[in-house]
Amino acid sequence: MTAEPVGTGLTAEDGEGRDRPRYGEGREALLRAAIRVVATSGLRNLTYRAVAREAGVTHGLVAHHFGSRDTLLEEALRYSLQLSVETSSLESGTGQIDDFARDLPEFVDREPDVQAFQYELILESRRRPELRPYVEELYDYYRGAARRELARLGIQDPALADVAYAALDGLVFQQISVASPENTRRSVDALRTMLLAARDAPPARD
Amino acid sequence: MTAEPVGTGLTAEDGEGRDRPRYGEGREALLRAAIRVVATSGLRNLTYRAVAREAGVTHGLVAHHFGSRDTLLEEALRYSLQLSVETSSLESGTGQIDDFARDLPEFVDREPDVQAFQYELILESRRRPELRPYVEELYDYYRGAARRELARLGIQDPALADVAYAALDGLVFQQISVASPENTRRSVDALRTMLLAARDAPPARD
DNA sequence: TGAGAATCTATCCACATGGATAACTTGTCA
DNA sequence: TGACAAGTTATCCATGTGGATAGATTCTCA
Repeated sequence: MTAEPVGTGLTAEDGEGRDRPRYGEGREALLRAAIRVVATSGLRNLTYRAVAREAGVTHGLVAHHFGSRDTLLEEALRYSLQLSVETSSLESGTGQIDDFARDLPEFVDREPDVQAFQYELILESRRRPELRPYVEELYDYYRGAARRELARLGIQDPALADVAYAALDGLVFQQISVASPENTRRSVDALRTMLLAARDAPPARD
Repeated sequence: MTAEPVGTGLTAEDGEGRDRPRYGEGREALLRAAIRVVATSGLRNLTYRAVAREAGVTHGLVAHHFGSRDTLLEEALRYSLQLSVETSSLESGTGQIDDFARDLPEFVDREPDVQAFQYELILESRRRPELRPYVEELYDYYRGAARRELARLGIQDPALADVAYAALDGLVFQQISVASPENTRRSVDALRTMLLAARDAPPARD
């Protein structure tokens, strides 16, 4: 009866005004709701009322759990960081070049909210110093994942891995805003070509 | 006397509460102020009052020139697009690989506001369809500039140019949030290496 | 069972906001 | 010069906001 298939609540399911979470689940519901609200309506519309509505609770609960809008945002960023690490979308671990970032276009297409939320918060961290440690942690994690994944392909140079990650970062940003998954796929193909060429190239030229 | 050295008003000069622009200059002052306010305080704080204060006028003038906050944002995006095209920071035109994106780190370091503003508005365009045409125009311009610049280096494949641009996009985003210009410089170096390797590589391998 | 703690709701308030309106100032040009 | 238009300011208002407070519900565990 009350057994709906429970996920992160961050995939497409777009109906608004969730049904009320069970006693004790309000806090996490609010964190997930905050990510959704920021992704779909922007930081400007991350209000006590909007996030409470999205979570299916009353807005007093936000104040109770987080005390302030700022703290909610900080906690939501930490939560999204945790989600990213669990998902680990950059590490296939197979050691096959064709698997590098293979599922990225589809992943971003299916779940753009967490990505959009993180981009929003990275920009926000420019003016909110207390967010910076989490943003740095986020980038360290992604960059590390890219380095490990590429090392398995015989690409040891961390500078190359950093560029590859920057390219993926840019591609994902473009995909959530204007570009198609197909476009991302094509570019990731080209990126693999470049990486292989750089790996196998003689030291220098030209 | 009233002859201050006039620039775009978008470089470091951070004092707030500009002195009142001359009669007839209010509109453009507001556009420049909007970019500065969004870059330094976020879309959330782009209010009639904040942008008017930054421009040195009263907030009624915003309503008079733009009618609504949404229109102001749209016009400011168009204005920033025009600034980007005039600056043309991606095309050195020299045909020397070492000049590719050579000044980018320093440029972004010196004038991060326009970049930050554009990233903010690209994200905003996800939920404001009327902004999309301008965002697409912006991306078309940047991508085209990268293609032309790389074609001069003998890299004709547009897919490679698109990846290169995505990498720059990601690097600039990282620089305005957490990374140093020096980090960008290192990565741009590595990007050039990859591009040359791809240009000179035999068709395929592995 | 029942009392204290945690979670949650209902309600209130001072304040900033977007926008409208009317008045005033500066420029234009016949 | 002077009258009309464009630019600009001053002021007002209804609405949504962040947050505080008080009370109700649900859980925990001795």
